[in-house]
Order: sequence, then structure tokens, then C-alpha cells
Amino acid sequence: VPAPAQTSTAAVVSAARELLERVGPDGLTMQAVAEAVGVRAPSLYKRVPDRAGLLRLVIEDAAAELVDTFAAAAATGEPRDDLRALLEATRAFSRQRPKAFALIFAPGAQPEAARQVAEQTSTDLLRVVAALVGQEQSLPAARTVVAWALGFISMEQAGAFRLGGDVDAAWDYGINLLTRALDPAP
Amino acid sequence: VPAPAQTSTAAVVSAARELLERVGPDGLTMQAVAEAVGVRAPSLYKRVPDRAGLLRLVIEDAAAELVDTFAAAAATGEPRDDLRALLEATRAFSRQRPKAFALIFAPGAQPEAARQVAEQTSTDLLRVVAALVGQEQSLPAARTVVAWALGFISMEQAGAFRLGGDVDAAWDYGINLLTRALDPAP
DNA sequence: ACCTGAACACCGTTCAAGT
DNA sequence: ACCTGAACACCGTTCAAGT
Repeated sequence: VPAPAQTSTAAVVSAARELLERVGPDGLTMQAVAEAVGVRAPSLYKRVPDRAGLLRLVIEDAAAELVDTFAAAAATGEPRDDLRALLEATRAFSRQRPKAFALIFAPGAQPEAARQVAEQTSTDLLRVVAALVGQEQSLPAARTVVAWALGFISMEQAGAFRLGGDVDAAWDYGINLLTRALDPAP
Repeated sequence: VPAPAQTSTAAVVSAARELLERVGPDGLTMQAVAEAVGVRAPSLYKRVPDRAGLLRLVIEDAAAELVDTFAAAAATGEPRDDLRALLEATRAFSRQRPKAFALIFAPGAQPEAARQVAEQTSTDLLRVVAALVGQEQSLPAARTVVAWALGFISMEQAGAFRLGGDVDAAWDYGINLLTRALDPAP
């Protein structure tokens, strides 16, 4: 007599995603996930290989969503506006799923997810940056933009920016400064 | 008959620091630290409050070293050279103690250490940035520089930069681009 | 086929007992 | 005054037994 399935891989991953954002990576225990989907912890091993594998699924899922968000923001209009749109989309996603966003790019955490994002976003970003600075230096220029954006978002989520001032204004300032530097002759 | 001390807080923190860099945060177990200093795990609680407190000591120690390194690199010469020196010192420190550096700025990890670094480095950085861009916009300008540097270092340690190209050249490119943007009239 | 309780390994932490 | 083994709580994981 086969026992009916009480849950599914999708439900497990979904519960893990919500737990990650609500209580952080340390709170993402197998028992908490099991309780959220209505089974006992050992049953989760019928759905995912182990905790690391579950976390990998959550992060790769978030990475795929980030790629989609990024692709949806890609346009082929005025390069300055296009660059801003890509950066705003990235920051907006980081606010929707801050913990997953941090884990995608965390050192040593999930190389595959970071590689996936890098591969699937680099074409759009390089095109826009090349439109501003030229083909030749588009790679180091794009790296400068990405480093700034990831650093800014990381600081924002870490609660840096304690010397006062407007954080949104600092974000705009950074975009404007980089854009101006990439294409000094408007 | 008092039992002679077999270790000290300094030795415990030092062993923890080495373990952190060698095996990462997850490998930094109380048992591994105890073995490194030659006692059993329960004895560590005579030296540090608990594992979180030990990690806090390690990170604050690294933060103090980073502040010293930064202060030693501060000069009052040509502002562009001064800014480069501050950034090079930060990157050099991140390579000496990559795990500790990441933990100082990790979201949610150690707010005190990050605050300490921010407070004790902001004066030097703001002065140099103000010399380039002017007093009025020195705060958002400094935030742009810091965001770029932390993002670049984070990407470097995470093993991003997989599309080829010279990472050191990208670092120089970023410094030059930011410097040029901060002071467009050389 | 999946679910479960029981068991095991591992880690952080406490504590009574030793010196 | 510090050190230790034993014990406890908690977590990840395995597995035999149930349906």
C-alpha cells in the first residue's frame, strides 16, 4: 500500500525560500522546512538530496528570477537610460529577496548560481556599456559598474550608510557619476 | 590547589583567527580551537563568552588592523595618488585576511566592527574625496568609491571575473574612471 | 512509494567533580 | 583558579519498520 505523497519538491523549495527570507540562512533548518510543509524532517530526503542541495535549489531559483528581471529591463534605447534601467532592476530584486540575492554572490557559497547570472546578464550589460564607452574597454567598464552596484547593495543591506545623507540620492549620484565617466562627451 | 592556566584569551583568539582563514567560518568550531591551543572545548568558556563572542573578537581584531592599515596609507599629497593609496591598502588587507575582511562587511554579521571601520576611516577618505570633488558632494562621492571597492573585492574573492581579461587591469580601470569622474578638470 | 520514530554523529554549552 | 568528562539540547542524516 503506497503512502500518498504529502508534499512535493516545489512545495519544499518554496517553503525554504520563504524561511530564508524570513529567518535567514541559520533559521533554514530541515525541521523548520518540514514543519512548514507538514511532514517530518526525514521525509524531506525523498524530495531533496540534503540541506545543501535544498539551499542550492533555492539560490538557483532566485538566480533564474534575477536573470529574468534583468532581461525584462533590457532595452535598446538611449544607453544612459538603458544602463539605469538595468541597475534599478537589480536593486529592486535585491530588495524583494535580499537574503537570496546576497547568497548568489557570496564568496564560496554558490559558484554555479553566480556563474549562471554572470553568463546570462553579461551580454545585455556589455552591449549597453559598449554603447557608452566603446567596444574596446567594455569589459573592465562593465566590471566597474557591476562592482559598484553589488557593493552599494551589499552596504545597503548590511545597514552601512550611517553618516546620514540620503541613500537613494547616493545611489543616483553613483549612477550619474559612472555614466558621466563612461561617456564624457554627451 | 589552583590548576595552572594552559592557555590565554590572546592564544584562543589567535588560533581562531588562523582557523578562520584556513578552513572558513564553518570550520571554526570550538573543538578545533580547543585542540589548537591544547585544551578541551569546555575550557574555552573561561576565556571567551561563547563561539559568537570569540568570532566577534576575531572580527574586531581584524577591523582594528584594517583601520591601522588604512591610517598608515593616508597621506596629504596629490589627491589622486592619496585616493589610490587608500584603495590599494584596503585591497592588500583583503588579500591578507580574506575571510575576516568579508565578515567585517557581511550583512548582519558584525555591525560593531563595520561601524568601527566606517567611523575611523571616513575622515581620511572624506578629506581625499573632498579634495577632488569638493566638500559639498563628498559624502555621496565617498560612498560611490567605497561601494565600488567593496564590490570589486567581494567579486574578486568570490571568484567572479570569469570572462577573462586582466583583473588587476580592471581594478586600475575602476580607480582611474572614478578619479576622472570625481575631478573632471585635471 | 512515501512516511515515521529511533538512532547516530556532530556541535555548542553547562556543570559537577577534580587538582 | 582552571581543567575535565559527562550530560544536554539541537541539528543533519540514515534506516528499519510501518502503511
